[in-house]
Amino acid sequence: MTDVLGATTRRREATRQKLLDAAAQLFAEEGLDAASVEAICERAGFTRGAFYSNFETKDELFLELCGRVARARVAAVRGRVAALEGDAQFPPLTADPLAIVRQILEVTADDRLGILLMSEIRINALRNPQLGAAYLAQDAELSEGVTQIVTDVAQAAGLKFRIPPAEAARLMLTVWESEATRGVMSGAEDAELSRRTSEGLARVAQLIIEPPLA
Amino acid sequence: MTDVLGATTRRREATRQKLLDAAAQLFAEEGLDAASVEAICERAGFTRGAFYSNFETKDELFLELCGRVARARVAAVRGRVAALEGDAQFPPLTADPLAIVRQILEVTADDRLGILLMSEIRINALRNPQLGAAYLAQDAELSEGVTQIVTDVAQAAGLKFRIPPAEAARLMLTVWESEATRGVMSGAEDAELSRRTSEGLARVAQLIIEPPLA
DNA sequence: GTCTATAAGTGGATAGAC
DNA sequence: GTCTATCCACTTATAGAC
Repeated sequence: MTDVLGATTRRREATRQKLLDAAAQLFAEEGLDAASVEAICERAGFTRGAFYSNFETKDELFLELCGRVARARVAAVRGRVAALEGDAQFPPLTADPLAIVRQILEVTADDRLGILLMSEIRINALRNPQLGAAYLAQDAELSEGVTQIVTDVAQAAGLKFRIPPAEAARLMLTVWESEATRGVMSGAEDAELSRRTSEGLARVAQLIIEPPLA
Repeated sequence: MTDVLGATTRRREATRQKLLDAAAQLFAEEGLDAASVEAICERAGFTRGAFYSNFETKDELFLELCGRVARARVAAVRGRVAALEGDAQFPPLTADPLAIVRQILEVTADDRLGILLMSEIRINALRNPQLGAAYLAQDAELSEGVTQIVTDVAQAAGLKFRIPPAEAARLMLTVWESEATRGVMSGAEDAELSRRTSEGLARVAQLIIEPPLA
């Protein structure tokens, strides 16, 4: 007990975080199975001893990582919702009212590695019921957040939708992921990736929004 | 040269097919890495010797499998298109004009294992440029086929779309995959899986089709 | 808390008998 | 064509030194 104030605990948490970050990169690049504990430790700047001092197994680390990623995404969306409802005045609602939805979806994983990590998590969630349930839960929460935003924007801008807001949100999430995936596959740089998802979402928005009786 | 007529060649092809089938199952269940050559051989009823007599490596088998799956999907869609354009008379175009699109999308991978295999192929395509290019090519061909069908149906039923047929087809493919994935994740049986994708596509159809001036 | 060393097991792949 | 036997690289995980 040389440490009364939890300094070692802070160090420990920093080590955990570095290991998690390194693991996230490697899981994205090579997949859960192909990424060895050795490689994770090497990238994080530790040896295996440190790893097994912090995590029981590689699977436990992966579970922890999934949780953190999910919480981060949900928190990002929640933050946007709160900011939106705090402001009486919205950002400019011009020709592209759903621009704000785009920004939200871009918050979390709008780069090559982020997409890959999400895909890796997803396929593991398909095989592992425990992970699957967690995945669906965070997906539902995300969807709910986006629904909230979509509803707010619609009301503020005086837009009418051709489908319920929840379906609209779901559709936007789906299209975003689809475009992002095909973008990564075609070797698009992060900038072009962003452009492609944007255009995809704009098309959906156009389809969803009831045209004004011009 | 005891074989002049290619009987051994046929046997060989049968062996290859069994190995490919067993591998497809295991890749779907456990993923490319986790599925050992040993396990593949065991399920196919051979030993490793037979495997390495037919394939250079596990990766080569996977590539071959990807090709076969892609060709099968494209062929299924092409077959539908041909059948559709051969008939002057369409199947009943009642309340649900895009039911036929549903049937097409269900042709190829409408069960748990099929979805999993597709997902496994997809994530590998995200990491391997060669696979990625092949994946995008088959995806484009598939999309083109569905576009063709959508166009045919629209013309025959006198429907107007709110977006170009190609975008409509893309959207249906995307929504189908999304629903199927979440269905598998929530542990849905094959029957319910089919129901969920159906409903998803019906919603998209409703959104896409220009409502008649009632 | 982190290191080294190592145990115990599994993987892909090859050689040669049948 | 398929089998058995085997090699070797590499993996996870543990034990114990520092």
